[in-house]
Formats: sequence, structure tokens, C-alpha cells
Amino acid sequence: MEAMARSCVDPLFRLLGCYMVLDANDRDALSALEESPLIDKIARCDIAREGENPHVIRLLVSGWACRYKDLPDGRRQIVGFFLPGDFCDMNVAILSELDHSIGTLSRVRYYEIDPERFQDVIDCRPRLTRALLWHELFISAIQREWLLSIGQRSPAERLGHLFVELYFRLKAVGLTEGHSYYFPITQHNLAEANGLSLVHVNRTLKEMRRDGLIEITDRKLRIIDFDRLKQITMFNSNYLHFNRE
Amino acid sequence: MEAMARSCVDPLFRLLGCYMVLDANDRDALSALEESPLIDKIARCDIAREGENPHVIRLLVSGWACRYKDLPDGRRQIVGFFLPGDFCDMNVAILSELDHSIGTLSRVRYYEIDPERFQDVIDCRPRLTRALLWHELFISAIQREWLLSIGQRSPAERLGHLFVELYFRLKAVGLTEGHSYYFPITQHNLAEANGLSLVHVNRTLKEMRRDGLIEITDRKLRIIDFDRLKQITMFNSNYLHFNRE
DNA sequence: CGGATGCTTGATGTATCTCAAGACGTGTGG
DNA sequence: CCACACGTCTTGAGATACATCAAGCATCCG
Repeated sequence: MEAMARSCVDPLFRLLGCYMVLDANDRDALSALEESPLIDKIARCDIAREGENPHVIRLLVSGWACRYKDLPDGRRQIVGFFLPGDFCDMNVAILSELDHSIGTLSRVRYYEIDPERFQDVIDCRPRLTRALLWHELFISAIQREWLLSIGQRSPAERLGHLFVELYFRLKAVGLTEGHSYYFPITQHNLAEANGLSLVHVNRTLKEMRRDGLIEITDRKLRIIDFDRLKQITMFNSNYLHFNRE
Repeated sequence: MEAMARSCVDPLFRLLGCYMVLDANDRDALSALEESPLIDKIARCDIAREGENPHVIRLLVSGWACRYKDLPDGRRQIVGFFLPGDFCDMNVAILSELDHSIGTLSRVRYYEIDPERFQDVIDCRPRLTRALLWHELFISAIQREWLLSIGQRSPAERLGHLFVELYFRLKAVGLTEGHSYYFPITQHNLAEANGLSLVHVNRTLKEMRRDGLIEITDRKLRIIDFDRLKQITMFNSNYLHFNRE
């Protein structure tokens, strides 16, 4: 376990562990992924563009990335965040073309896994296969919650809800300290993810700061009044489908 | 093929056929689903509520339904439409609890399929398994496009984009006539799906009618200028992942 | 005929966007 | 080491898109 704690697939192992208890064999199988090339990228660059057909499966190890979609006239919407432990494109074998782009938000490191190696790892491991399918459904459920947020929640509720969601996801992979976490993204990114203007995000954050809900300083987000924030944003954690918290 | 055309799994067969060519064996396997109980429901009622753990897999045969999520204070967001040929909850075996509700929009008919029977059908049919996994990814991709729409597109673009999307999906299952299709939902539903107020939907539709883009009469939607509507709404069909159109 | 249901329209207020500019911190080249 | 550019955050002023409230019709159906 100690050795595992320092391993690069640790976030993935922890994340899948929120769904089901994995045994040592599964853990060893996942470790085989670490033989894949480890890529290092700076913030604010594309990993893949819409329309491409990626030939590798990417597993994020550190840093934040995102899925985004853009329109011909430049408008852009972030449709999901990738945090350590997340797969960016597990289904390269099924879909022939990406319907979205993938970009880095901070400096990131990720594995580029050969789909065949990936298949070898999950072959004959129904529990692992099941856990990875869960990961897909997990991402899909988050998308639905975002639709609810953008469609119905007020700007403050939207931002607050996102902060709580990120807290739970980062906690799952062991990247929180109390109710604080590393928060490498800009207000511009928050605007793109929430369908708001940069200016309005700024004002809304100011308001939330004034209300003693959160604090963002030095690339670090601290949720000051966690219970109140959960209540205000009407956060119901069932959509994360963490069987064990 | 003629017999199939009248069969209740025909929409499903056609839909999966947009992803890959299925053979007679696959078709026969799907037909086995027709031994499941066929349920009939009136418009505007719940099929399942958030928090429940459904014990059946539902396959919509006729009519329209939707996934929706609601907030404690009554706000509600439709996060997806179910059209004939769609599965409502293929993953009952993975997730223990629904994170959304399912409701009818028109009168519908659907099969309630026993998960074990379902497993029997796909066991040893890797092509079918693959096509069904594609269906899940298809639904997920639509959710992403909706995020882009609600987050970035203007109300008219949003509605127009939805109309084009529904056209392609209905055409895939053989339910269009020219650029027209049965359209059983209310302006209120359109508002709930697009994060708009009912009044604003009404005005926007009026505008689109005036511009000669669409026409809705008698539960029937007709797209008058299909190419212009596609262009205005910046419709890029790649997210539907229909390999063959 | 009376009650539902859905569509349409007007008046009004406000939330949010856009444009514009300044403050601040950080890294870079002279 | 300073000057400067750049990215990010912050704030103001003004325009407008959109929501809310309120009411009037048309259609359908028991």
C-alpha cells in the first residue's frame, strides 16, 4: 500500500475504489499501465482537437485538463474537467472521431496508453472492466448535473456547486487538505465552464467571498463554510455514484 | 426485412444500424427482446424517479420521453429526450441509484426488459455489445452538445439546433417525412430543455416562424429551410457519430 | 356549456453582457 | 536592476436580453 501511494496510477486506483473495493490483483494490473510513456505538457495547450481520431488512451496523472467544444465564431464551452485519475478518451476503439477537443488548464502529466495494452489489462478482469464502465457513467452523470446547473442554477449557485463537486472529486483521489484544494484555473476558465461572462464570474466570486463562503488565494481554493455552500447550491452528491465516501 | 419493418424493435435496429451494419443473427437476437412486457403510458407522467433503483431495462418503442433533473425548489431541467429506439436505463446493473428522473412527454409504449434476458441477448455477440456501448456514448455526446448549446448558443440557435438534432435522430429510426416530423411536446417542455422561460420560447419561435425557418402546426414540426437552419445554428453532425447517414 | 390546456402578447424590472480602463503581480530583455 | 509587456483580476457605465407578472384567446373535450 505504501508503495502504491507513491505510484502514478494511485489517483485512478483511489477513484475506482470509490465504486468498488479492488483487490491486489486489480491493483497490480493497473500498475502495468505505468509502463506507458508519461507525457508532460504546459498549461493552456491542446492535447487533442475535435475531429481527430486519437490512437492512444490518455490517463491524467497530475494537473488539470478539460474537454471543450467550440463554435465557428469562437464561442467556447468547457464541458468537463479532467482531474488526476481521469481517463480522457477511453473509447477510442468505439468512436472514430472526437466530438470535442481536449486542452490543458495547468501543467499536466499523463500516460499515453496503447489501446491494446489497455485491453490486455482489463481482459479477464470483469471487476476492473466494470469499474471502468462505471467511470464512464460517472463522467456522463456529471455532464447531466452540469446541464442542470447551467440551465437552472443562478451564477452563484453554479459556481458554488462546481466548487463542491470538485472538492468531492479531488477528495476521492486524495488531493484535498481540509476543505481546501489546489485550484489552478482562471476566472476565464470558470466563465467558459459555466456559460457566464468573465466579468460576471468576477463579481459573483466577490459576492461569495463577501458572504464568507469561499476564498481563492494563490492558486488555492478554500471552502470556508462547507455545509452552507452545499445547502445554498442544493448539492446532492448522489450523481457522483460514490458507493463509499 | 418486411416483417422487421413492422416489428417493435425496428427503431432500435435502425438506430444501431447507423453505427454498424448488423446481420440477420443480431437482428434475431434483438427480436428476442420483444417477448418482454410492453407497457403503455399516458403523456406527462413519471416512469421512474431520481433515487430509485430500477430493476428493468426500458426500451422505448413509440412516443417521446425524457430524462430530467429537478431542484428542491421546483426548478427543472430536461437533460435529454428519449425517442423510439432509445434505451432509458441500460446500466441498471452498474449504478445502484438513478441520478435523474424519467418522464413521458407524449403517450409512449416501451418494453420492460429483464436485465438477465438482456444479458442473454448480448452474451457472445460482441458486435451487438459494441453497438450498445456506442448507444451509450451517443447519448453522452448529445449531452455535451447540449452543454454547448445552453452555455453558448442564443435562444434561437438553441431551439434551431435542437430541431435539427431531433430531425437526424428521428430520420435514423425512420420517423421523418421530408423535413417534417411528429412533434408532441409543448413550448413549456422546450423551455425546460433549453434553460429558457416559456414566454421567451414562444417569442423566439414566433421569430423563427417569421424568418421562414420552421413551422409547428398540429403536433407536427416542419423545417422549411433546412440548410439555412443548419448553418444558422452551426450544426455539425459529427457528435451524433452516425457512421452512415 | 364550463373547465383544461396550450399559445400569444404586453408591460416592466433586472440580471447579465459588452466595452473600457485601471491595478497588480510576474517574467523578460535591455 | 529597471522598464516593459503580459496575464489576470477588478471595477464602472451603459445597453440589452431575458425573466416575471398578468391577461386574453383558441381549441379541445367531457
